[in-house]
Amino acid sequence: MNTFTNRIPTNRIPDATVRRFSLYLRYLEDFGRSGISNVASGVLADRGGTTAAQVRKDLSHLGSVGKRGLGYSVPALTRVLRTVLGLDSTWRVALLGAGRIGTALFEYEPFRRRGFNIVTVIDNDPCKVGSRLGDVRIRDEKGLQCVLQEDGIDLVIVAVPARVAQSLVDRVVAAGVKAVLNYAPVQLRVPDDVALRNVSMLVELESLSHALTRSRQ
Amino acid sequence: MNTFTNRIPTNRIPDATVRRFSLYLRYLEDFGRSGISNVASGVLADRGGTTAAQVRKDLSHLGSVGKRGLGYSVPALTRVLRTVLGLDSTWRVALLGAGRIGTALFEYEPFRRRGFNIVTVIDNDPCKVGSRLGDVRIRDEKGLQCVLQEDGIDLVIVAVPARVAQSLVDRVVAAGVKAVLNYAPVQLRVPDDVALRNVSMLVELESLSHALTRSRQ
DNA sequence: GAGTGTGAAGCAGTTCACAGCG
DNA sequence: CGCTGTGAACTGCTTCACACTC
Repeated sequence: MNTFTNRIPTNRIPDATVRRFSLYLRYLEDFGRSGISNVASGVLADRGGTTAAQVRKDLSHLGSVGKRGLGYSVPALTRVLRTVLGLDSTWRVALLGAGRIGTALFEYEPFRRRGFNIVTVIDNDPCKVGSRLGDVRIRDEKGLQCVLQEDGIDLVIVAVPARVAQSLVDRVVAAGVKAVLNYAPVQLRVPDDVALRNVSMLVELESLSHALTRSRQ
Repeated sequence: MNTFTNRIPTNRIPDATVRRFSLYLRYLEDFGRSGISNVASGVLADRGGTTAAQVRKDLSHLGSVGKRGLGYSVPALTRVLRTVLGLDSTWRVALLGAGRIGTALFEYEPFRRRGFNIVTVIDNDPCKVGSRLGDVRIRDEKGLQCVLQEDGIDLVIVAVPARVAQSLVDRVVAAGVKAVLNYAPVQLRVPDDVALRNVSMLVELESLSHALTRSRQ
């Protein structure tokens, strides 16, 4: 009988906490590889640039998953975090846009290692259609909705120019896809029941540039 | 207790606000190109997926920059945001790591267009050293500190494997660089006076996967 | 009238501090 | 004794509501 069979709570977990879960999982996998079997909140905190109290509060969302006086079991916590993050199964991912960013994302190994399999690639450049990215044939955007449904796509990564992104994502939503990761430099709009993350490479860089400017004067 | 300090207005701008400034600036530039000369908070809010009150509160950090009954002057606000974000001058950027991510970042046009010029590229793969990325010669990591100083680097982008990232960034800090954008999958540690943003491509994807899992049950 | 600027209220995430358990 | 789990205090961002101004 597993000690960590506690309910995985139905309560909503704060977004900031979920993001830290990703980091904790990464560290736990490292610890696991090093043969470390227990880890205290302070150790995870040091590694993740946060505080021990923060780690404990975060993990308390998972129920009582640690042992007082001992810390957290590395394999058990790894398992719980993988489950909560939805990494127990694999996800079928479509990549829209096989340009520079799209290609780099396609080739990014950690995605695949985590179970995000890019099984569909769409690009409307006639020179690219028909050629291959890895072992996936690039298709054009005709019949996008049918393709997404036939391929059983769970999640779409948008890496197309800004001006075409919204109309494309509307069709993605119409096809019933419930998760979109957007790298195009626009804030996409989707219905409430679709999860969306807008990633902007410029925002981070510009916030650094702001910080540099502040400290200069 | 010093009463004088209480009266100094804290001109620190919240991080969340600075990040939205980047987005507002992008929209303002679009509006400018469309020949729109005034824009109300509600219009910016619609475009950015936020609320009118949020936009006004954000912009109030810049002083009184709008006109009641009219909105904000597109060219004037564009100018102010560019200044606050430190985009009036150009920045000299070094890229550490010329792998897939590094190359994609190097070739990402918007960086250059915003004044982030990658003038130095470092990679320790002997096959790459000496070859070119665009018009920049790839150098090895020997004498990194001197190179960063000679090239007058303001900001470093880290795109190397996780295991070498921290030791490399320690040398970057020692060279006096005050801003680091990290794409390596570790949380880097730097002194308080160095601005750091850790960007993790997996965190976004995993938070989507969490959302998918939530909504499934 | 239309739309900004801003105190005040509300809310969410973080930190504290300590009781409780192994 | 060490370290978790957690209410309570705190901090800081967001939303509200309305006085104010063009």
